[in-house]
Amino acid sequence: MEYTVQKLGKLAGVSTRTLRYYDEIGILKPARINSSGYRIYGQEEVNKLQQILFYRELGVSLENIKEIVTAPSFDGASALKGHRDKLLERREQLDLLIANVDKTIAAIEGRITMSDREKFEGFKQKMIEENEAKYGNEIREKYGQEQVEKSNKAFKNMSKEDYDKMTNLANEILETLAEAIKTKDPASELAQKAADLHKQWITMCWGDYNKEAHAGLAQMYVDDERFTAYYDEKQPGTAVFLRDAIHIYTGIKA
Amino acid sequence: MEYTVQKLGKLAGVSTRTLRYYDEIGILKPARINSSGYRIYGQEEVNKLQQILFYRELGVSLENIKEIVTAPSFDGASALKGHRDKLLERREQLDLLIANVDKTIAAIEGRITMSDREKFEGFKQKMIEENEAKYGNEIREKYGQEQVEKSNKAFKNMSKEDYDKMTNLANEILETLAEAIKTKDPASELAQKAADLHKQWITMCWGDYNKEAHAGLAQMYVDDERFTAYYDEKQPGTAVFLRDAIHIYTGIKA
DNA sequence: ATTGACATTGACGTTGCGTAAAGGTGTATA
DNA sequence: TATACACCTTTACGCAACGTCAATGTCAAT
Repeated sequence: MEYTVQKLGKLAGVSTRTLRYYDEIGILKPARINSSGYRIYGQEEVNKLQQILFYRELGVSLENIKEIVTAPSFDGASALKGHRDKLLERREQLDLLIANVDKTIAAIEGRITMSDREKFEGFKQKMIEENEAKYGNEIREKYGQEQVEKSNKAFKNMSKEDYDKMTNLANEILETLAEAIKTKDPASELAQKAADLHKQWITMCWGDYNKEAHAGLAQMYVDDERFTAYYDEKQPGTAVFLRDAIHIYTGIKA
Repeated sequence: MEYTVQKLGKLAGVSTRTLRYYDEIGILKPARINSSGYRIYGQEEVNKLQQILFYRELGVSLENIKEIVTAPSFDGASALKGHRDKLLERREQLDLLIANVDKTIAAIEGRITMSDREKFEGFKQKMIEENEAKYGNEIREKYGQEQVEKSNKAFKNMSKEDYDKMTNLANEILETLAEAIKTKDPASELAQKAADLHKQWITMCWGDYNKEAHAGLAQMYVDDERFTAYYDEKQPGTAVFLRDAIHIYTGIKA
């Protein structure tokens, strides 16, 4: 089957302007130009457009789409499997947002209370995802770590100094903890220093600070195995130790 | 809790530029300006920003968001319930897209075949939804039918004539069918005329035509109760009659 | 031969911000 | 007390991904 701009446009649900634009920027060239200068698209172009729309749907910029689909190594089939994963991720994120709406409604009706931070839960996840779309896998492989760090910095809306400070802080926490745990006393000076460093870290992450959230997060480090794994990597029991230290530091048991 | 631009930005996952822009266009004004000219946001603004981000997430333009959230009749609680519904719709649409990817993968692996039209299934639904976001309920109530027609026209990327023609065609099909069914013969001249009109209608909808799809759609009119209801509204049995006529017209039984 | 829906190439407009530039503010530290 | 340094401000230009004319050519049907 052969298509003119309008036919392909109707088929795919895009405007003729879009198709001409895609031709202009070299992301989807027609199979041939007929004697009157009309753009004629064929089977291959239909499939390519489908791929392009998948990437677009995922928030990838046309510039990056171009790099991806015109690359000689481009493999349509494996790209589709990537799309699948991303779409599933997106559905999870959607569920998070829906849960957020439900919570907000419940909060308005007075059934529960909701912190300001909770009010924006689903949105931030979305940003991470969009960032991934921008500087995701394909790009990561090409330009390496630098781009990714830049994007992380951009995402967090931080200055370079802030970003470095946070990275250092995270390391310092781990080091201090490694020393502190030898005392076996979560009330010890070193343990309390670790808790204080952790407070600073949280403040940078969230932009604000309150003891309840801090104590709650500390408990989560124990309850959620992903966090437990992070802190316990070098020395099992570190997550529990940190939680105890923070509970003493804040004077709150979650 | 009071917030400066950066604190609120971090909390909500938006840039300071975005907050200043929202102030500039009058969609989110700070609670007050302090003695040094700093923007200070309070509790009310936090909640309003959350609402704004919900609408933005759903693809509503900032101009429309402004109309919505600044309207004196704006009811945050019921708006949230609206968000919930839209998000659920969006999840269904996502599932459609995911199904589409799965189908495409299966098609590449040769397990099934896939028509060009099927390749873009999920995307078009998305466009309808985006259009709803643009010219949706709130606007519909304000500007009435005109805007909605305009948007429908825009969505379908049709000329005004095309749009009118389609509407007329749809009516003509129903009228012809109403007459034809009296003959009780799906092979009758009138019934075949109805099938031919229906072919024209399909061609306008899809931009192309093939008999298999036509016959398949006819069968769907019988299988899917939403379509059956549409055709059977005036006279039960019309959907079945149309299907039979089309199967004769195309020479195919789905 | 004319109509009317198709196509073409410019070229300027729009949305929702990003990104300097140039400067004032507030507080911790040397 | 000075000096850093992260915070805030306004002004202003830049950008992606098209939308939207305008001016013109093409093609099939009446």
